[in-house]
Amino acid sequence: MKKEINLKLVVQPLLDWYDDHRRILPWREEATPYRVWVSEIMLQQTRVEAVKPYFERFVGALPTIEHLANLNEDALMKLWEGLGYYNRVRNMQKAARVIIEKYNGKMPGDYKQLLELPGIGSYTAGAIASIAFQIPVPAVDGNVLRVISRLTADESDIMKQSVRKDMENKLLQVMPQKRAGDFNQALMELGAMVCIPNGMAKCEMCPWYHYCEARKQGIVMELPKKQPKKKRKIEERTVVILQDRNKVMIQKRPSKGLLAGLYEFPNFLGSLSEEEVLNWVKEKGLLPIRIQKLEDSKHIFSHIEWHMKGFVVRIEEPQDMNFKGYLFVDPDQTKKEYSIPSAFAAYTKFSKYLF
DNA sequence: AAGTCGGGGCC
DNA sequence: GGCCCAGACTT
Repeated sequence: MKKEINLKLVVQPLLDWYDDHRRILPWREEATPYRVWVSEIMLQQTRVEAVKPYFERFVGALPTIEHLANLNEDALMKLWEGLGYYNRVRNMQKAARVIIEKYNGKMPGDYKQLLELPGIGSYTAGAIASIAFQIPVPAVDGNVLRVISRLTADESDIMKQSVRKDMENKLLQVMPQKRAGDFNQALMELGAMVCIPNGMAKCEMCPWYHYCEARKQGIVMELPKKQPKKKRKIEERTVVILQDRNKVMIQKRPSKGLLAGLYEFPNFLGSLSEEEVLNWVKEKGLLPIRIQKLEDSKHIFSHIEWHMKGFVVRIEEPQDMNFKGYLFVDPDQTKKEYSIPSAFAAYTKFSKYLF
């Protein structure tokens, strides 16, 4: 049963707890607008521990917004390789170019202007505004939704945008004017470390132990409520590692859709036979020497599953390397220059040394 | 409001 | 095997 709680009462206990328990994070100790921005984009649907190494490498390679705006696509995707949700970094570069053009290269310190930039929604705009510019606006992410719905024993479906709006409005009323960024980070820190997303909530460690309505009602683990999601669709695919003496064939994926703009080994929808693969190779005007079956593998995306079978095909050195849309590359070069998604990890290792 | 978009860690 | 993660964008 939902209960109206005076949120003003819980602000200071949370800030005090945060002062004692906050983690040292690279973007937290040096909270420049650019670093906060990069971290917030990386942290979308991604855990802190996964982000850390990417963050250091990214801001090291691209220390300013201008560096980001000017980087070529392949190098940009290479910096993001393995982090997922690749449109995040494409949008970030679009935004960087807008910032150069429109804001003279400086991140705008205004919630509404931030919100207009590509890839920055209500959460990220609030996070940047409050953390980097000390503007008292909320930043409601999954942690905040969970923590507050438990605090108030609110059984509303947190996936509904009206619920999120409501929470933003209520938090706006109680934002501490001098510590907005800390307050937002404290809410998230509580969600990440105490009122955790999977697993038992550590209520005995919680600064809101005596306030939490869900704990009083014994329904902590029932919250937050969420509509059950539908199951993923399964796709059979056949992956071909096509190699000559020292090079392997890759291709660039389309600029839109799944894994947009990344590189991949040739692959086909459905389960192809050895003959079908060899026919495809010959149609390309290439001469196969050997073919060998590789292990099956599976990769799970958010809304789809690839069930893959693989072949490695050794061919004669091609006379003409100009195949439309295909590249023959040294596997080591691939490692340095071409971003290949984790979905192909099971087969990447066979791009070298097999025969 | 529902679907698209990654990858990985934890239970 | 299913959960969710410092969500945003498109349809």
